[in-house]
Amino acid sequence: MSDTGADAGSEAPVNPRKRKKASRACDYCHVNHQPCDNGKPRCGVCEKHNKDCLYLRPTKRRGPQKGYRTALNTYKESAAAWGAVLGAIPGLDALIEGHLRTDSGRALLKTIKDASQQDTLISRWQQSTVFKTFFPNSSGGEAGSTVAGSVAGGEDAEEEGLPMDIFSSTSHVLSKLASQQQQQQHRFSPAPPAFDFSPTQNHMAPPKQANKQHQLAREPTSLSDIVAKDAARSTSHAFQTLAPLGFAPNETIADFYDMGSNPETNLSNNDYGLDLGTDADQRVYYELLMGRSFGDSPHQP
DNA sequence: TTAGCGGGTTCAAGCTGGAA
DNA sequence: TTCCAGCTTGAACCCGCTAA
Repeated sequence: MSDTGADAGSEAPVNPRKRKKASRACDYCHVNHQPCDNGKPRCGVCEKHNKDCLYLRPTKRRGPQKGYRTALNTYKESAAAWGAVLGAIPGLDALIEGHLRTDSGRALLKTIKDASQQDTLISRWQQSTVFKTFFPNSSGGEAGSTVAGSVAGGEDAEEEGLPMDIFSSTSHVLSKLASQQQQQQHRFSPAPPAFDFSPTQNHMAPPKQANKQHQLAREPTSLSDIVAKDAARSTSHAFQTLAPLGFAPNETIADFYDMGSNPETNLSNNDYGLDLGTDADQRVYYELLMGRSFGDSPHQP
């Protein structure tokens, strides 16, 4: 308890909230939002409440997902490409803006904010002639990485294989598209079937952001949403989440029963002489810890 | 009075690109 | 190749409210 800052008292830190955190709180402290001092054999909180002080909760790696930077570059360059094109083709801005005021345009605006449809739209953008003109060296998914900074900076364009006059080649493509669109103004629509996404197998609610301040700060880019969605997809096997019980958003019953493979788990078991080696035992432990049942599961004792 | 919990703030961990 | 700074996410935990 001495390093949490709560009882530091005489030290009078400049920022009273600045304290040394436990790198990993025990399960009881985690569930109850209490500061854990990692004391042995029991932390202060567990000692006070006469609880077993264990570390069976699975952890998730921190930091950005792999490929984040690549995706960020792609995003930046795509945005730069839009700026370049709008500046290079007079009237295009007004043309697009006019379309966005139509019913189908408003539908499009809703579509681009729909996380479930963004992947497809991004893919469509990366498959487009415009995109391939801008990023000729790209293979699609990692499009921007091969031309990092070239659109915004302009100096490396030739070295990277971009045509020197990227605006002229692109404007020819876009002009063609624009005239086609003008001709089809009334017919043009996102054509709901074009966004006909089959229901996903992901039954989980969107991950709850632990830090809404961060989320708000990132919203304009929505890039991290894209990356986070990839991560969420990887856990689509989950049918039940422990989030309401204080576990991480993507933690599932399946993860819960996998805790036995966590080295720290085994260490803790040894440390405290508890035998939680079986799924049933772990289940009972957590139900006792949190004072509630997890409901149906294939591991029901 | 105390436990439980939601929301917000703060810090630690990890990825990446660039410099040395 | 190594180190470091910048950036992001995950997690710890503070604060305040509510219910028992």
